[in-house]
Amino acid sequence: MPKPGPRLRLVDVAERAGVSLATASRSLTGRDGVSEEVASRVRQVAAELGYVANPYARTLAGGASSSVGLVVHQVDDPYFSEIAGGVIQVAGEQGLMVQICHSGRDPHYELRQIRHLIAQRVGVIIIAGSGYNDPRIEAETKAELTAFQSLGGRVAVIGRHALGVDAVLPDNEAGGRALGAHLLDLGHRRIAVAAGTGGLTTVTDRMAGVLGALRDRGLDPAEMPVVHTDFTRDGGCRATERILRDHPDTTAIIALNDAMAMGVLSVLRGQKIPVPKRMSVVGFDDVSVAADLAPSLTTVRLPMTDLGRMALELALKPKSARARRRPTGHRLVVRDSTGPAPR
Amino acid sequence: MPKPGPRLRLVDVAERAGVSLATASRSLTGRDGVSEEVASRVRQVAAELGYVANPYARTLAGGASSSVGLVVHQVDDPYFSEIAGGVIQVAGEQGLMVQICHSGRDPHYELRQIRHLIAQRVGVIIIAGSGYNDPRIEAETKAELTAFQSLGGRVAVIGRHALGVDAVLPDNEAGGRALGAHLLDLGHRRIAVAAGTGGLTTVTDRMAGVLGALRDRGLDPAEMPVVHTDFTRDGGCRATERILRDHPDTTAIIALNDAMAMGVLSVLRGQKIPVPKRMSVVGFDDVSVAADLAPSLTTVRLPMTDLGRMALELALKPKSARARRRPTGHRLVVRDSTGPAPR
DNA sequence: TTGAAAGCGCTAACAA
DNA sequence: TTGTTAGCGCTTTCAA
Repeated sequence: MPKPGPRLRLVDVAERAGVSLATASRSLTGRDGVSEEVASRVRQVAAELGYVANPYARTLAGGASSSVGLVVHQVDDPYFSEIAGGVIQVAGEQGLMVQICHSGRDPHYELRQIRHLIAQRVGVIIIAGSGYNDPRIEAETKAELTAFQSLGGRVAVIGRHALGVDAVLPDNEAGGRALGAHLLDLGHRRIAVAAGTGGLTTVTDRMAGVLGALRDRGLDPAEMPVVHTDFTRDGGCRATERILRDHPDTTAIIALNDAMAMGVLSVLRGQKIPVPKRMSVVGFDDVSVAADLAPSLTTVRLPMTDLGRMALELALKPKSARARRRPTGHRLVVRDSTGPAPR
Repeated sequence: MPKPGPRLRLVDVAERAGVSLATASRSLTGRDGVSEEVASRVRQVAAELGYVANPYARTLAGGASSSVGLVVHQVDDPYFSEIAGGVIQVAGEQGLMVQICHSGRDPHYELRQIRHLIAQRVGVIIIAGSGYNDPRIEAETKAELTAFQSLGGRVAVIGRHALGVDAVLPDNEAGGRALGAHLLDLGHRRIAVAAGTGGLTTVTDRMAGVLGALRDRGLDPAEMPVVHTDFTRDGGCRATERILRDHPDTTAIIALNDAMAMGVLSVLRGQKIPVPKRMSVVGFDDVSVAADLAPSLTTVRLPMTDLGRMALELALKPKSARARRRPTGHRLVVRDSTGPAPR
């Protein structure tokens, strides 16, 4: 890897403005102890020269780290790319850089990435995406983040609750409940669930909502088939095949995210099973393509871009004594993939 | 923003290993001048202690910058998120961090982002996304990148040819030609184009291919309606409305990317115009949802993830005397959105 | 092959 | 309000 070249330094600016290094530094960092008159002259000179501080020197000297580490399961999954978009927007407004990395839905790999970000001395860490139902790994992650925070780092997470840090919490349970209620209202009684991997808390939470909806109507949740596969389009395909094979009389499939729902629709299309005439399908998230699928997908809308924005905004606020929680709303969006139960 | 906290330093490792700072540094950076015996002992100790070098200190001291700057138009556009996925994959394999930023399809803003990345002392810059048909801004960008390279920085671009740097070049023109030929083969003669903003070279190149296909058959390109709108889903909607209004006898619409094609399909669906029975539609890129649209989209497949991978791999190679060019193939993927011209 | 010491460009005590 | 100066943790001459 290349070396950085010689560039404009703060001394150059200071000299040109006829002040000391310290005064120049104070002027540009907006610290007080400088007369506004001098400060603005320095800023002026810096701007003219096109000076930009060397972040490495600045950080090393004990200044602020100006980068944000963002951990997503996979950036080319629309759910995460929309969140990333929100984070990058806010970062851009604040002049911060965003360092992005993948966790690949592997808790150990995720922990490694987090450690790497900390070693890289980012100032803020945002973790997007489901937590894991494994208390040991969550505890390890929590310990790492706590240590990071105690050294002055800031953390916010999206959709995880077990980490003891500021969190933006999409309403997974209520969303699941809304989905279940919607199908029950349409008269469906033989509903199957294409669920993601059992190890993900998002799956658990959404599932809890669905089960709650059944209980609300006095139905027995135990009778509902739940198929656990990957929390991806491909997982949706495989789950659907299993559902069609083992429970051929199913009239509605709940996919616990839109990616899975796309897999569900794809298999149904392949098997020429009409949606929603013979089978209703719902998803969760409302990624931007959900409206363009055929049939367009009934789903629960989560404001992903805002989730990303809120998370970074939360992390950038002065630290509070205890972890803040920002619940986010959800909205059932009824489209063409759901209809009355057949017969 | 927080300060970095006290952490393990190289001196600690050196002390623990019973060597000097210099030797420890040499051992860990793999530089020679150390006996293999000592070096491996130092590495061992570092590993035990979980030591990770402070990148700020390392870079400041004239070492290598280990981060990659990635500029995309918009990360929540599937085309770019897939490219980003590829870049992040390779970066992960090499232990590099990826700093991502948006250009928002604005050449001036893009240039600002590039300058910011350079100021941040990234070692590598990858620019994804169309160039601009404005020679002045391209020249400015080129100058900036050239200066960056002459200071040891590495650059690679995806889908831009005017920058004089290593480039991965998707076959836009041949892809456009394939699309045109496909529709002509199906008997379409009244074809309209939903093109992106005229200022983008990608639009120009794909358009050139389409026009070439017409000329190949001895048809007059001048007769084909071309509507320029934003290179997005929304632009596709607006273009379609204009096409339907001004050229109601059109039998096929070529959208110059899949995002626009999704807008096209959406408007046609809204107006109950059957696809492909009454109107054929094609896109370009083959983003992963293209196969899940209804009808599934005929398009030109570009290997986006590979584009991202190749770009970073190219940038990481030792610099060559002149700019390298890696053309990438394309493949027409015929799905359900195209059919014979009506009557 | 190893070590001592001089910076890299900046911030933050401390002094004036 | 301003300036002087001592580091931040590392790499890299230069000497040994």
